[in-house]
Amino acid sequence: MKRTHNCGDLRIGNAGDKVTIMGWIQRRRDLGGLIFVDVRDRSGLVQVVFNPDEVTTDLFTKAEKIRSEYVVAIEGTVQKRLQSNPNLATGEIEITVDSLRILDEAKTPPIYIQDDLNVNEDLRLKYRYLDLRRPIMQKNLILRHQVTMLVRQYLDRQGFLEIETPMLTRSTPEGARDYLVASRVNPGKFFALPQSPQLFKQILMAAGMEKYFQIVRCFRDEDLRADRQPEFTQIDIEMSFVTQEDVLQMMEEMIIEVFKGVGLNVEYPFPRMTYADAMRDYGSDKPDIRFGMKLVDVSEQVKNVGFKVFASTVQKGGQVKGIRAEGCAEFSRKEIDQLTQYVSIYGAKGLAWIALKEDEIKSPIAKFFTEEELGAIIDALEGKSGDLLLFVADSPKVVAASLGALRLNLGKQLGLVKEQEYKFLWVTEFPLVEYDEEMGRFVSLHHPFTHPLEEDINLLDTDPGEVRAQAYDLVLNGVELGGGSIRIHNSELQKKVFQMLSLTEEEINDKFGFLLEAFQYGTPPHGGIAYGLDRMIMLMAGGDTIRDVIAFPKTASATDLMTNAPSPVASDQLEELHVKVVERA
RNA sequence: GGAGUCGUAGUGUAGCGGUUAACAUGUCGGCCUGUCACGCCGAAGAUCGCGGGUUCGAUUCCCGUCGACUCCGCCA
Repeated sequence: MKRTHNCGDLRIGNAGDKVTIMGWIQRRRDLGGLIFVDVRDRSGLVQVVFNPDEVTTDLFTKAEKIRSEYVVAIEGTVQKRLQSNPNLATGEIEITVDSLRILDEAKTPPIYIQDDLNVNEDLRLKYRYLDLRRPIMQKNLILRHQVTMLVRQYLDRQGFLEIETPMLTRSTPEGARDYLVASRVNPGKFFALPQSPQLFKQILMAAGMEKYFQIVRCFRDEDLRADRQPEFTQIDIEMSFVTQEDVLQMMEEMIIEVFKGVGLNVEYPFPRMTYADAMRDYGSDKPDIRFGMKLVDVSEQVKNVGFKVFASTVQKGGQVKGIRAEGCAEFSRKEIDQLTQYVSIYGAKGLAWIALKEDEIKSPIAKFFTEEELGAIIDALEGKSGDLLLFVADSPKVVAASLGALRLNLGKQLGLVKEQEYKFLWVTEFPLVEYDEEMGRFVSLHHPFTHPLEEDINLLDTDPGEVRAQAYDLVLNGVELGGGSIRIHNSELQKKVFQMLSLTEEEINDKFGFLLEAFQYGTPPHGGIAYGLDRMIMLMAGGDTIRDVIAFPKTASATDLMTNAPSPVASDQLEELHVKVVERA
């Protein structure tokens, strides 16, 4: 028996055709004297009918034994149905059976194979092979395949080479925690799984490959989120002899082509926003620009008011910002309490509010302001009757985090974000470094090879925190889709940046010596970008978690419920690796 | 590391200080020749996550623990 057709491809035009299909039993409808079964394969469903007037008794008896998820091969003839089913692509036809072969029987599955599945995710992960039989999951993985194909086609056309880099590599300082692999041959030494192929792709530029890409797994041993897995996939790209503008142009073209290629409508050219503007207006370096509700700084207006919380915050170098929730003046006390609760997660000590009701202004803080002062604040936020104004007074960091999050929360709650709308944004001019209180030194925002903006290079010695970088992120609907930079290719400048990061000569040589040495032999100016493929597919699929676009993802506690990884290993395995497990009290 | 939500037949839920632990669906059996989430009748199916405490009595209240999820920290 040889498969001739996919179930979901059969149409009325196939009527009369002799076909052989193979697939899983989706459902059996046994009417006693007549049996229907739906057969499913990757392409879809088709109805098969066992009619005793047309099939032998043996065959009919066999059909009675069929159960859900049995794997079958069916040879038969396509015929027009008596009544068609408009809900099914193949709904106009059915197959009458000449022969049935049960290729494999199946236990009753613990989860249903259907799209509108309401089941705990741990079961789905344990029985991932069943979960992946669901059409929606197959669709997600097909989409993923299509996207990687489109990316490869685009980059190939532009002259890029797909080059593999090592999975067993060396631990790098800063950045995320590494996954380590013990070396059997080299006692006491460890490989690290790559957090990204960053150094290798730059070396490939030094090596004259000019245009490199890779669709590559990366590993970071940090806590998980709905959009963060310990292993994830990057579309990693690097090119030589380019400026930031060259990179942005080409990458924008690629993204548009890929999104269009899978049938998604994209608005372009992508708008651009500096990091400073993004933080100022949205409290985020990855603003969701599908709606407004920008943060408004009222520090000027409140620096001398009688309301101590506001005035003293500003006087101590903090700031007061507000957002305008349109038409929310009638929020109940309970609703506002919930918002207060929400911003507290981000460190805000309180949430001040002014409700502009039709006939009155309601606010627990209004009494601390003169009418003029109150008017100035309301004007600053362009408050209108019916609005609710919400304020946080704190350090710029806390204000940005809490109000930025509150904005997103309200935007969602008020239905301001349209699903299936794709709004890209380039965020540019990131700071090169930021001061880390804990470490007592500056640390790279992107990575230590990021090139400063030319006009800011003179600030490297005097005011490192103010130096902007030739670094950029691509943001889609408030999600960081990718980021990159133009790299330093001059050893003098690189040394200077390392010094600014307070890295000692020894550390530099130990960690990056090979890169710096490579750069001494003639390195082209170069730069690139890396996209988070999982997030891209998640957004394309309209999902909430990258787990649904990864075939075998891990749980929030970084385990695999199907294989039960990680697991203990035999003591002789550890011994061979010169590793000893220490019980911690 | 921290905060929160959840955990009850295979699955999804309900429930309550004392119940025969309920409903739906699935499963199994019977009936059924045009169904398509087929229908009808019947049956089986529960260590109420685990451990401890309070109580005459705990699935229910409390504490701990384990697991799943969400978020903060973390993620150059």
